[in-house]
Amino acid sequence: MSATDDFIAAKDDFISQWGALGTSWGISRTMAQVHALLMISPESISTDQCMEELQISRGNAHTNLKELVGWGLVRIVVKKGERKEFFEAEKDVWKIFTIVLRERKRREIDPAVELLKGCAERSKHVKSAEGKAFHEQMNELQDFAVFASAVGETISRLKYGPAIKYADKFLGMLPKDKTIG
Amino acid sequence: MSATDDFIAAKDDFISQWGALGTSWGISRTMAQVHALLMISPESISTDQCMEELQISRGNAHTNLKELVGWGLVRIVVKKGERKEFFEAEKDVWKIFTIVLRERKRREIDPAVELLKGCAERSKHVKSAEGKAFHEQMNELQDFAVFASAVGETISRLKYGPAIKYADKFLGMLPKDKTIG
DNA sequence: CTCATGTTTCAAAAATTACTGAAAGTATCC
DNA sequence: GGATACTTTCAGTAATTTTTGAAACATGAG
Repeated sequence: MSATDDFIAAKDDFISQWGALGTSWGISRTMAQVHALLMISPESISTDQCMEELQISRGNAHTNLKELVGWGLVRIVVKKGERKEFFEAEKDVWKIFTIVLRERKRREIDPAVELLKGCAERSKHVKSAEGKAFHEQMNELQDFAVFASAVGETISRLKYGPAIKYADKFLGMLPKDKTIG
Repeated sequence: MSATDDFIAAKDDFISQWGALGTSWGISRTMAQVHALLMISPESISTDQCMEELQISRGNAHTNLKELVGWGLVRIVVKKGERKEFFEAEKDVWKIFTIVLRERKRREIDPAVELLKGCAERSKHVKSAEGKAFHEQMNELQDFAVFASAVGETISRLKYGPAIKYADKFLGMLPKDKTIG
């Protein structure tokens, strides 16, 4: 088997397995596959190419491409002389990470903070032992969620360089000698 | 409306909305609700109490309680004189966080590292420009995933105190004057 | 051993989520 | 304007995930 065959197999594997992983990240299989396809495409691709490569319908391709644009993980590119839209993915790994981090914070942490705040507030004046325990637990969860949200926010604003420096300095770790971002 | 009414409403709200949030965290609504219920229960509860409070079937209650035990978020308690099992949740917020962090790393990052490693390996000897770009991208993603995995691992081993100290020192933030964990 | 109490499993049903394909909508060109 | 090229929406369908309820399985007491 040639190196090229291996490469083609690896490419297909990457797309299909990245899709499978997507489901454990809370996004749909197809959205993750579209993202995978775009991340490894040297050229920007059209909706039709996306449909073709992944064997999916136009509606599906369209929805997922636009959702990725909504996340900020994919940009629309207009080519001169062409009427259709082309799409290209953000390829910088640190940027991808910060985008995903910010989005997950927004979807997963911020609503929890709101909920906890409300629950803490409404149990503030309760006298029973059970009530006090509830209020206390809501406060602890809220404090943590607020803290996590702030940490996420700060990290997501960091450039790759400073981030890696912090990680190295305080956790004593660095990915070999490589530049990641 | 009395403080007690507010408290009851807040409790119900917490359980139902924590459940809804659960779906955006990649766990089922019911598992999150069971977790919510246990987190705010001063006493350990039985499968039957769980079924009763959440109005769910025995199979469902059982499966989710055991899954939470599997995560390490819930412990089985045996009461003397009682034949049935009771369940109680870990209430320490930092411990909950480290458990969830470790589990998510295991499910969401580690499999990605494996995939990326394989794809990088199989595209190592490819000569084409497209192939080199693919190989390069796999390497960058892999380096980042390995790095993230290591950071997650390190944080999950930290006690609350040191963690908060790091966060404070390097990101300049602390949740007011509170102890969280 | 047998009954009573509790736990576990699992096939079928229900609920949720994702996908298709075609029709409607927009924009550009001639 | 009309024709063409492309984008967007969405009702219906398909796939997946979750839940039920009942049967099978355990365990301890008498």
